[in-house]
Amino acid sequence: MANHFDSVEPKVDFIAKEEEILQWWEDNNIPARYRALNNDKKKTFSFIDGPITANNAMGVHHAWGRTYKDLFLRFRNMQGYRQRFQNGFDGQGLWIEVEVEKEKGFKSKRDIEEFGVAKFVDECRKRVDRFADRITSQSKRLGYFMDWDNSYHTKSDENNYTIWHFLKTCAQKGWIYKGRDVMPWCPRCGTGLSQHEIVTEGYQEITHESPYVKFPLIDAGHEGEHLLVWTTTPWTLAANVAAAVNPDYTYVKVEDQGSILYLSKSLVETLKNDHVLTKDAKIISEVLGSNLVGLRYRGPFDELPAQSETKNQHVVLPWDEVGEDEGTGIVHNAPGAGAEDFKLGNEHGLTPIAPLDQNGVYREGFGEFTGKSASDVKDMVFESLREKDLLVRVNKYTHRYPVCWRCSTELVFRLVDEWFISMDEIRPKMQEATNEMNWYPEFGKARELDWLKNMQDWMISKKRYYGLALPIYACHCGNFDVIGSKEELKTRAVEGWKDFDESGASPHRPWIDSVKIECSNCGEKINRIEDVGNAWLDAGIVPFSTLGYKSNPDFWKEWFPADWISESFPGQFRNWFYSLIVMAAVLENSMPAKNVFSYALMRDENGEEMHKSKGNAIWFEDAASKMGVDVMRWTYSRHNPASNLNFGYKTGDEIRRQFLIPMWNIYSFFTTYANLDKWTPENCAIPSHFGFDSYGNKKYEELSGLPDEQGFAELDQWILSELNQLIAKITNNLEKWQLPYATGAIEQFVDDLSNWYVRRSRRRFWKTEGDKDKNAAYSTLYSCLTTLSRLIAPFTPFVAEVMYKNLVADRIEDAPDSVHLTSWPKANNSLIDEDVMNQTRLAIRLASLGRSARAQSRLKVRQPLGEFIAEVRHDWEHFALVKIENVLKEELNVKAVRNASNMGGLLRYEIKPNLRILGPKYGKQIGDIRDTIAASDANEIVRASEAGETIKLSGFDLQPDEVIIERVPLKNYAIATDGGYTGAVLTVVSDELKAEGTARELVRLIQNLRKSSGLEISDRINLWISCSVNIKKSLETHVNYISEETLTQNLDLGAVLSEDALGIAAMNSLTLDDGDKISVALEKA
RNA sequence: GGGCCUGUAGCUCAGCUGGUUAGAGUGCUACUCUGAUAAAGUAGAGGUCGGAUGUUCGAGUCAUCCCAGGCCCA
Repeated sequence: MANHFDSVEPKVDFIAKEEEILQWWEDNNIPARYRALNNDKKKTFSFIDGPITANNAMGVHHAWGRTYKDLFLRFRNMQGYRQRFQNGFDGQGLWIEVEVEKEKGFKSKRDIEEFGVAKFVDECRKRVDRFADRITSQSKRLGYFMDWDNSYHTKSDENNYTIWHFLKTCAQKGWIYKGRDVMPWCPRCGTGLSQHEIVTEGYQEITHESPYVKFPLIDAGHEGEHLLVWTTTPWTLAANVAAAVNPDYTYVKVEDQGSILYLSKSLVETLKNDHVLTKDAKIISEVLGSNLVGLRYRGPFDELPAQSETKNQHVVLPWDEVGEDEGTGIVHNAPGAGAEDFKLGNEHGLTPIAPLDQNGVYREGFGEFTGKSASDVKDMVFESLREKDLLVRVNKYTHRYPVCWRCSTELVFRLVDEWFISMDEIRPKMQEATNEMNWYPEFGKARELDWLKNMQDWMISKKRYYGLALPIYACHCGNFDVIGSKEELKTRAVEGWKDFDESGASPHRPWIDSVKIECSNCGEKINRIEDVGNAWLDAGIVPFSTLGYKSNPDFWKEWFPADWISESFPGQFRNWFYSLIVMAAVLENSMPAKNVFSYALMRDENGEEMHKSKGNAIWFEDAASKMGVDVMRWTYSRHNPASNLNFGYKTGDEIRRQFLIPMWNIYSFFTTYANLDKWTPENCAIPSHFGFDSYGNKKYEELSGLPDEQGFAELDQWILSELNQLIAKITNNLEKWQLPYATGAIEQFVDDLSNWYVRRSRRRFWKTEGDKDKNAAYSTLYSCLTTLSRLIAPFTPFVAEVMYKNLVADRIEDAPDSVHLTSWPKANNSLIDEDVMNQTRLAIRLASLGRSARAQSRLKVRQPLGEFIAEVRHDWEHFALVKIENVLKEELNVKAVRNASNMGGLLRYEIKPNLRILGPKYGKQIGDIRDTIAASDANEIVRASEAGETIKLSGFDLQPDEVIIERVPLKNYAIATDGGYTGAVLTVVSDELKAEGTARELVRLIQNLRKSSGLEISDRINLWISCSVNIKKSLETHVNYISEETLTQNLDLGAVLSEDALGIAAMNSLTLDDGDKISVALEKA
C-alpha cells in the first residue's frame, strides 16, 4: 500500500472517472457487499419500490426518481438499517401491448387474434424482460445499488395470484359488480381507449356534416310542433333516447316554411345566417326551457326494432350542460353512444341502446344500418330523414374530434359491460389511512383526500389480452364466482386444470382460460370472463405480493407497512398511491406506507414539456455520457421536489462548475501539497474512524475538543466546527426527507472550505518547514475531505468514491474498501464552537464589505491602506471584532482595524426606533415616536444611548436599546453596507503606503515572470529592476521583502536595462497610476 | 363549477413562527486576484414581492376576494 496519494489532475474528466469506478465496483463486488452490510442489524428500513414500466429505455426523468430512491436507501444503509433493496418492474397492460403491436405492425385486435393470443402474450412478456434488462443496466450506470437479480415483476404468478386474493376478499364483502359504461372506442382497432390516451395526442381538426333535425312533439296541444335538434354525429340518431334543453334558457317557438319549431332564442339569428332558418322565420312566442321539460316526441328512427323498448322514453330532459354557443339549444341524447349522454341517461333512469359491436358495426335491430359501419351510414341517415320530412338542413362543421392515436380513425363511443369495485364502504378506511400517512410535500395529503372524496367505483376490467386474468367466472344465470387463489381454482376446476397445471403456464390469457368451473348457483360449466385487469391492480398489490403476504406472513409482518415510498406525484394520487391505499385498506385495514415522498414534473431547460416527438426529451444514456451521472444526481438532489425541474445540459454545466469542480480543486490542492510534503494519514493529528491510531487509539466520536499542543489554529477549529455542524444538519434534514436544505448546506460548506479555509491556509501549506502548524492544517483539511466524501456518498456516489479511495481506502490498511461500506458520520459536538463560527462568519462578511469599499474607490487590494472601520450590529460583535482584527488586516491589506462605535467624530448618525422592542410596548404611538426622534438631536440620543442612560425625548422616555443608531462615514472614506453592517476604508494613501503597494505590485509582476519563463517554484533568481530615482528611493526599504518573496539572490535596484543586455533574461514592465514605468528582468541564478 | 399548487430581479428560484434597508444563482458590463488558474472574488444595474381590500404599531409573510398559469376532478 503506497503511502503517498495518487496525484490528482486539476482538470478532471468526471465521466471517465465514473466509468472506471463502475468497473471497480463490479470487480470488487461492492454493491453486494453494500447490501449485506447490515444483515446482522435489528433495525430495518422498509422501502417498497413503485414498479417502473419496463416498456422503454429510461429517460432522464426516470433517473430523477431513481436518484431519490438510491439516495435515501444509501443514507439509511450507512446509518445501519437492514434493507431489502428490491427493485420492481411493471410489465402487464395495454401500454406493453401497444408497443408490441407497433413492433409487429398490427393495426387491430383482429391482427392480434390472427397472430394468436398466446404468441402475442409471449411477445409482450419478452419485451418486458428485454427492457427490464435494459433498465437494469442503465440503473447501474446511474449508480443505483439495488438487488438487481431479485427484482420483482408485476407479471409474476405471485403478483397475479395475490391480486386474486384481493379480488376474492372484495367479492366476499359484496363489493364486486358488473356495470356498464360508455367509453371511447376505436372501431378499426376494436378496442377502447383510456381517457389518458386521448388527452395526450388524440385530437384532430375534423369537418363533419352536421344535420339539423326535427323531432315532432306528440303531446296534446303540441300537434304539428317540433324540437329543432342538431348533432355532429348523425350515426347516433338511430340510438336516440331523449332530448335535452337547458332549463334556464329562453326558447322560442318559430314558424318557418310551414313548420313550427322550438329552439333557443339566442340562436335564431345565427341559424338564419347559417341557412337553417329562412329569413322569413317568425317568432311566435317565448318559453322558458324548464317549461319544455317533460314534453314527449317521436324519435327519428322509431321504426327500427332496436327502438321498440325506448320509444316511450322519448322525452325532453333538463341539462345544465346544454350551451347556447352553437347548435339549436336542444341536444339529442343517445346514452349508448356518448359518455355524457350515458351519464345524463343514468341520472334519469333511461335504458340506453347500444348500436355498435366491437368493430363499430351496427348490430341486429337497426334495419338497413345493420352490418354497416358507423362511419359509412351518414348519407343513409340523411336520406331516411329526408324521406320522413325530418331533415331541415345539413351544414359543414369543423371541430376538434378525438381520433385513435395509433391509426387516426375517428373514435366512437360505445356501451360496454365492465367490472367494478364498489368504493363506498372502503372510502372511509382509505381516508383514515391517508390521514395517518406523512406526505411530502405536505399538500399531497390534501390532494389524495380530495381524490378519495370524489372517486367513483373502480373500474377494474379492460377488454384486452395481456394483463391480469380477472378471476371472475360469470354464468348465464346471473351469478358470478370470484376465485381467490391458484389452489381454489384447482379445487373448483371441472375441466382443463390438468393441462394448465402441467404446462406450467402463468395465469394469463389464453392458458388460464382453458380451465372451467361449475357455477355455484346453477351448476353450469362456466368460463372465465374475457377481460383482463386494470394495470393499477398490478402495482397496488406489491406491498403484499413482494413481501410474501400469503406465502411467508412473518416476513411480511416485518416489512409492512413500508417506511417510505416515493413516486412522481402528477397522476399517482389517483393511480399508484390510490391503488396501494385501496388494497391495504381492504386486506388489512392499514396504511400501506408511513411516509410518501413525491416530486413534480421534469421540463427542458427552457421550462417546456419534454416530448419525444418534440425532440427535447433527453435519453438517460446520452445524459450519462455527456453530462455525467454525479452532475445529474446533484441536480436532482438540490432541487425542491415540489416544483417542476427544468433540466438540461446547460444546467448540468452550471452544477459542475459551481459545485463539483470547486470541490475537486480542493481535493487536488490537498493531494498535490501533501505529496510534496510527503504527508500521509499516519501524520494526521485528528483521530479517524478508520483505524490509524496516531492519537492514542481515540475514536473521532470520543474526541473531546481538538487535541492540545498539536498546533491547531483558530481557522482549523472553525472549519472543523462547520464540518461537524454540517454533519448534524444533513443528518437531520435527510431524516425529514428535506433534500434542498441538506444539499444547500453541503454547497455552503464546500464554498467555505474553498474560499476561506484553503485560501487563508495556503501559506501554511506552502512554507518549507514541516512544523506542527503545517501538520495541523493537513490534518484538518484531510479530515474535512474524508468526512465530506462520506457525506456526499449518497448523493454523488462516484466522485465520493474517487476521493475516498485515494484518501482513505488505498492508504489505510483496515479501512473499508469503499466509501459505500462506511458508516454515516456522526457529529462530534465537542468540536462545534458557535463563537468561532459566528466570529468567522463576521470576518467573512466584513472582509467582503471591505473589498466592496475598496472597489468603489478603485484601490486594489495590493495597495495597503491606513485603516478599515467596521460597523456591526450586535454586542458580541464588538468583542469579536477585536479577535478578527488580524484576519481583516490581512484580508483587506490595511494597517489598522477600528470599530465605528469608537469613532463618533468621523461619522454622521441616523437614529431609528427599534420596532421589535417598541412595537409591543407602544402600539399605535410608534408613528409619534418616529416623528419625535426625527426632530431630536441625534448626537444627544447617541450619547445617552451609549452611556446607558434613559433617552429623554419630548413626550417619551426611551431605553438605550430602544433606538437603532446608524453611522455614515464622511469624507476620505469609501463605504459599503450590507444587512445592517458597514465597512469603510480610508482612501488617503501616504507615500509610505504607496511605496509598499508598489513593492507588492512588483512582486506580483516578478512572480508572473517566473512562472511564464518556466522556473520551478524553488528556483533562485538574479533580478534587475529599472526605475526612476524617486521610485528607487521609495523601494529601498522593501528590498528584503521583494527578495524573499521572489527567491532573489542578487538584486540590482536601479539597474539600466538595454535590450542587448538581456539575451538570456526574461523581462517585463508595469506602469504605475501616476505614469511612472518600472521594468524588471530576471534569470535563473 | 370544485380541490390542490404556483405567481418575488431579464431568466431559475430562496425568503423559517409577521419585525428595521427583500436575497442567491444565472445572464450582461467592468474590475480584481492569481504557483487550485478553462477555477475564484468584487462592483454596477435590474423589484409597485400578480392585483385589491382587510387584520396589525408593522404584511413578501396572515385573512378575504379577484386576475393569470399549472395539475387533478366534475
